[in-house]
Formats: sequence, C-alpha cells, structure tokens
Amino acid sequence: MERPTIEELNLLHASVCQALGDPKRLSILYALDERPRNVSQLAADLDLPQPTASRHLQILRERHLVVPVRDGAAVIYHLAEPRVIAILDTMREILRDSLARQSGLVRIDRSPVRHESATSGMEPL
Amino acid sequence: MERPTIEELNLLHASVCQALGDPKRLSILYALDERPRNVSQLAADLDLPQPTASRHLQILRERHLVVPVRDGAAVIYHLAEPRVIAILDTMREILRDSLARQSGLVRIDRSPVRHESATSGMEPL
DNA sequence: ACCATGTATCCGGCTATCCGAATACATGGC
DNA sequence: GCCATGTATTCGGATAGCCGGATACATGGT
Repeated sequence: MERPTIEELNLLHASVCQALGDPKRLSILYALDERPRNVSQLAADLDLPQPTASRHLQILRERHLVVPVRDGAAVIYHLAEPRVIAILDTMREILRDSLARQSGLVRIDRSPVRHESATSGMEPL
Repeated sequence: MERPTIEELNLLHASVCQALGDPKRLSILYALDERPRNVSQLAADLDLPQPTASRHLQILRERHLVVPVRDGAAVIYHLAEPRVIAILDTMREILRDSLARQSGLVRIDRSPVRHESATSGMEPL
C-alpha cells in the first residue's frame, strides 16, 4: 500500500507509454476496442503469426492495458480501459494537426523562421 | 501532400508513443510544461549530463513534441502541444486507479476469479 | 581572430526489444 | 488416457535503444 514516489510513477508511466510504442500493439488495442477477441482470431484478423500476437498481448497484459478471460481452451482478451482509446484518438488528432501544419502552406507565425528547420524534420518516420 | 495510410499513421503514432516511453523524457516534458528552458538549465534542473538532455530533446524534437527557439547561443525548448500534457495527466490518473484496484481490498467483480492472476502481474516495474 | 558559453554529435559498450520457428503447455471432448 | 484446438514460452539472431565521456560545432562578445 506504499504510495509511489514520483520517480516510480514516472517509471510505470513510461513503461505503459512504451507498450503503446509499437504499431502492432496499437492495432491490437484498436481491434480489441471494436470487440474482444481470442488470440487466434486476433492473429488472423491482423495477419500476425500466433506467437507474435501472444507475445504482444503479454506485454499489454503486464501493463494492465488488456485483460484476459478464459473461455474454455481459448483466452478472450478485452480492453482494460476505454480511456486509453480516447487517449490514442486524441494523439491521432494531434498528429493530424501536426502533419497538416507541416505539409504546408501554413505560416501562422510572425517570425521569418531562421534555420531551425534543418533540425526538426520527421524523416525517420 | 499524400494522405497517410492507416499503417503509416499507426507508425507515426507508435513513434510518438515510444518517445513518451522513457522516464527522463517524461520528466523533461513536465519540466517544460512548467516553463520553457534551455538545454543546460534543463540538464541542471533534472540532474542529467548535458549530452543526455540534448539527445532526449533531439528525440522529442523529431517527434514534434517540443520546439526549439534560438536565443543567442542558447536554445530554449518549448512544449509543442499542451494537449500532450493533458494526455499524460490522464494516463497518470488511469495508472493511479489501476494501482488502487490492484493493491487491494477491492473486489467489485461478481466472479471469484479463477487463476489468471498469475499471468497479469506487473513485476518488472 | 580568439575566447567563453551553450549545444549537438560521435564513439564504444551494454541492455532491451522484436522477430520467426520450433516447442511446450492447457483445456475440453472423446 | 489420447487427441484436437488454442495459447504461451523458449531459442537464437538482428535491430534499436540508452548511456557516459570526449569532442565537434555554433553563437556572441571582445
């Protein structure tokens, strides 16, 4: 029942964010938001090898982002937190805005922008 | 000017989440939310070596989470998006709830819980 | 041009993450 | 018990991440 220190909270927080930092896991979360699924269905729907789906689900499970429910021999995974999807949606909106601003035509600022652009590209994406 | 495919968006999205998946970078974002700072100040305030701070800022810059503004020889970093802090705060609340639920005494469910608990611990944190 | 301050990058090493393939484990039906 | 189905884990290798220390680069002042 110990209250977590700021650093511990930061660590937990980072570990959750890191779990969200993989495209396949994002797909899994969005898929489970549509409807809960067992591992094989999920793997088939997202075109992933079953062990890969299972490993990703393990990570999401550890971070308490999904919840497993046994159903006979199968395990149906549910989203643990609807709010997480809301968060992800907000991030996508921010991303969209950012892309729009970036890809052009927009110049809201009043300053001519010196040459910082060279260091702020999003190339590796 | 191409509209991003779902997969590309997912990739961008994941890369942003991944940038949030490090405790030091979270600290940096929260610090910059308090007030914009240059690299050295930030490094001093968070007790990080200057190169470390700079590298983390580079990552946050690439993902458009912070914005650099030159001020003489210094570079003052600003948060690019207040909404990101709102998102992080929401995640912390979710985390808090999750910890509360976990650390006990709570049993809201009506089902006796079989033995799934063995596979859903958050040990490595 | 030179110096002081502030920032970014390079280097080497370590750790963590991701993957495919194979394999082990669990559950329910017979 | 055995089998079929569904799930989790292990192994090995490749990739990517994080770090400290040293160093290069940039800017403004003299």
